[in-house]
Amino acid sequence: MTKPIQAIRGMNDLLPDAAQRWRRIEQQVIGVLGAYGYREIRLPIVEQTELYRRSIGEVTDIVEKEMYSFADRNGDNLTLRPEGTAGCVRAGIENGLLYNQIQRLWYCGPMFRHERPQKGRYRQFHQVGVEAFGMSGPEIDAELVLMTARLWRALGLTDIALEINTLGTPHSRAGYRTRLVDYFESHQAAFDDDSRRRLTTNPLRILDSKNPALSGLIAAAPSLLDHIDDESRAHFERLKTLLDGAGLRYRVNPRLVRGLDYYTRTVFEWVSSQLGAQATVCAGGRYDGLVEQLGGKPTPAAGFAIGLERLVEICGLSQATSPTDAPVQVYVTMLGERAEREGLALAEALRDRGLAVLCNSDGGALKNQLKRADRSGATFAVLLGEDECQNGLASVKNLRADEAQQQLSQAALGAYLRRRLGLDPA
RNA sequence: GUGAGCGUAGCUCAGUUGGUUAGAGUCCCGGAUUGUGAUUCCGGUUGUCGUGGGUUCGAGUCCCAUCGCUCACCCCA
Repeated sequence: MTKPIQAIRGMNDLLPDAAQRWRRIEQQVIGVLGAYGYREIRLPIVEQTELYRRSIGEVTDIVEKEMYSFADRNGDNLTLRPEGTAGCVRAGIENGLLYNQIQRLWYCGPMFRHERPQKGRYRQFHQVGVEAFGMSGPEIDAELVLMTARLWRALGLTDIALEINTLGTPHSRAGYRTRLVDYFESHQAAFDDDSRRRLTTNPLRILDSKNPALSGLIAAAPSLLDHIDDESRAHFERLKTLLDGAGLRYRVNPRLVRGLDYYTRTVFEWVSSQLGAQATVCAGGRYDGLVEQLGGKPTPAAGFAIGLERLVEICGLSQATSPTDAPVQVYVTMLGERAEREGLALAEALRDRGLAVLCNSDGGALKNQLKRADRSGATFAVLLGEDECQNGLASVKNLRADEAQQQLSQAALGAYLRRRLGLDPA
């Protein structure tokens, strides 16, 4: 045997049982999005590298070391999308969807980041992304959050909690950042290497550190909420009022910081305790500056992304049993050359009548063919041998109930099976 | 990129202080029924013990390297 080729690390196959569970969950998600008037948009998986450099931020981990980038044959620098928002905004600008318009959009598909795989984190992973353009008020922020809450209810999820925060405007955040760096620099001795590095790259993330040695220092740090501008504070207060009014429970987490540079004002995150270290199932927020930053007219925007691997993981834990795909209804066994020839035609005729039919293939003793019929999940087996063929008949055996085997004309077979399967009235 | 744990049949796993020809269940195939499944009985194939070195009379077992998987750090959906 030659050496088999393996899948790329962190890129997983979804086998039929898993694919079925995924599709079921995706359909639930899409159903809820549709109920809020969101429409699907399909976007390329590859974009110019520059798009991500300009949107996600030059100094983020994603851009610095996680992107799958390569030179196209003509020398263009392309990248497998590490997230969906940038591409969606690019498409919106390019196709005139955002100019003086309100848009509610969603998309679904694979994203790529070169990280070390672990539970809930893969190099090819899948997101459902939702973006709302042209609305600057907190009502749309609330709508996005309420929509996700409805989705969790639809999926029967209970172990999932909402955290919200506001980042203010880029200007007020920059001021806070300076204050924070000043504060931390005076206490640098206690820092671990990671936090020391973050001091220059992303100081706000130090607030999120898991190092218990820093918890006292972090608790005493200046708070972002004390430094944001009045308009952002009013926006945030109004959002909380709207969520309260809708009866939604949440926790204000002043240390909640998104990793991508384009977020402004509202950010939120849904977390579950069932996912290990990668607890975030869904996260998003407002990004009022991004459209302009990518060459469009200034346009307020907000959105979120759901990590499908993580969502499927916690759905699997809450749904004890997962129903299977609709099984085939009829299995056709065939003995002999003539039966094999006529059986294929007979199966086609049954499918013409709307039946799901599995045809035996590669011969085998009748005993084996019936074994396969049983395993296929079919309700009825149709037996075709020399005897049946010579008389234009077919034998029908019920595989799920103890009843006498029938023999009837091939012409009457379709109607009989439809009636017995409950597709036509008796 | 860093660290830890784990790699034995298609799948789930056993394998003693290093000891003969590496085991069980499941799955698959054949038979008990010249054409009748899911139960039962009988028989059969499961394999470069992840890979490559080393120690030893002898390595699935000990050591080193390497690859892969898993979890965590980091990062994030």
